[in-house]
Amino acid sequence: MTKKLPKSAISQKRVLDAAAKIFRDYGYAGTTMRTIADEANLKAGSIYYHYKSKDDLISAVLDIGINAVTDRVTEALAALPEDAGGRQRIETAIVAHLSAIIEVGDYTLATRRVFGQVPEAIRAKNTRLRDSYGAIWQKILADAHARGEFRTSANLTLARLFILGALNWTVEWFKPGGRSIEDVAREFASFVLDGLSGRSENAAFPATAAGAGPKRRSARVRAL
Amino acid sequence: MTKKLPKSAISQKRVLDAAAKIFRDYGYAGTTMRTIADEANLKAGSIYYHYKSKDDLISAVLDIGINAVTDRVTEALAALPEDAGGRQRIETAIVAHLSAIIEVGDYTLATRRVFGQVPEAIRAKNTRLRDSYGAIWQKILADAHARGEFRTSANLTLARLFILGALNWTVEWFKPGGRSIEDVAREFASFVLDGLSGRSENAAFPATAAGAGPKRRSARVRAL
DNA sequence: TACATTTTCTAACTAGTGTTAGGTTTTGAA
DNA sequence: TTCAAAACCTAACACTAGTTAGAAAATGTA
Repeated sequence: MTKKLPKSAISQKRVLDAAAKIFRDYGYAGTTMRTIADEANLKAGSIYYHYKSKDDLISAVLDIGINAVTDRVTEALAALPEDAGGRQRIETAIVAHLSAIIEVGDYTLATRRVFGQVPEAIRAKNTRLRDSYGAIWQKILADAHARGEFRTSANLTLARLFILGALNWTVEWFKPGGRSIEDVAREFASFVLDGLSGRSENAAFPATAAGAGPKRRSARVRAL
Repeated sequence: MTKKLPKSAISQKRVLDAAAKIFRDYGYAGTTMRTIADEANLKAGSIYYHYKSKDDLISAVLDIGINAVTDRVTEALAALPEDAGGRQRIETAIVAHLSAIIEVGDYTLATRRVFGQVPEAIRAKNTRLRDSYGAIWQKILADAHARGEFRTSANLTLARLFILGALNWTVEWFKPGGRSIEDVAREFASFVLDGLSGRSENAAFPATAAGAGPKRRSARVRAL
């Protein structure tokens, strides 16, 4: 206990939290240094003691958001047993991702609202972080696919975009107090893996698809 | 052809298109009447002949976006045979939804970027439209579920949020010229219905990459 | 042509923006 | 208590925002 933080760090965090909240509500240009200062119980000029510009502030907010998610997911995956299957890894990643973005919801939402409006240089820097995170997912999916856990025709890049898009949308409607985030996460995982019609309530291994590969495509095509 | 539009309508649309594009790039507060005017080859003051305020403009942009999607999906569903199954309805809705949001991409993206920053009254009005659209999806899902096409444990509200979240994210990464929107839509439908591990090998796109050529759109993807 | 209507422009006003320089208070170690 | 460093504040500067009133141009009809 009694972790001794330097005073400046506390103030910085106060400013940062305020900034995330205000950016989330008013967007990049709509956010005023004076409004942030107000939220942090400061005067506008004082912010410049901690951050040297508005761009500096938004940059910090953006990075915190994606880093929180990356760290959480990385840790959760690392805690998994060596021989964990793709299904388990995906479910774990989904739970971790959702927990993280809900927990730092102000930062996540601020990012969503502000990303397209921020100066190019700042966006570029942050995009590198986001791409690294994307790579983590790509690897999970690729590994599972390599093990034959997915149907062979699955497009992994699309799958990743689909999954992350759906997950990130969650901050828009999730309200604490109701259904727990773990519940939501597990239901999501179920969608991702088995779809709506998927019968496997529990089936860990759909050895059906990949292995035996029935070539009767044309018959199926009409069904759509 | 030669539909005779009143001149004012043409000008209005020019202003509207310009507004959508600028709002999309700079957000609500970041967008200047002068910038919009510039894009529409006008002077700032002239906009006020067509719209009585900036709020009036953004409100119009927001409504157009959601209405385009609602109309397109409604038509596509209506064109289906009476006895179409849930699977077909969902796929149809996905294709229509994706086509629409890509086509009016400026409006859709403007909405995404601006929605949280717009005055409460405007947001409320637009939210009503969005809820109506959500109800369409809820009905599709409920009907399919009632017919026993989904696994019994599926949570339909979550499913809807999941699906629409993933679909709406598409505008962020989809770039015309590569994989066709219909391809993407069908792959999405496949995810939604069968999941990643789902056995149904259909995936149904004629000739995987929209032609033999591995055009390999280097999907400039963003992670989050 | 003439002339009323529609459309656009000009020029300005008020209010609020990010940022800064320099002063004031608070803090904590000696 | 002393006093320098850290943290904060005040007041202002240069600039840009949405909006408006009135003049000017474009348009269409008689």
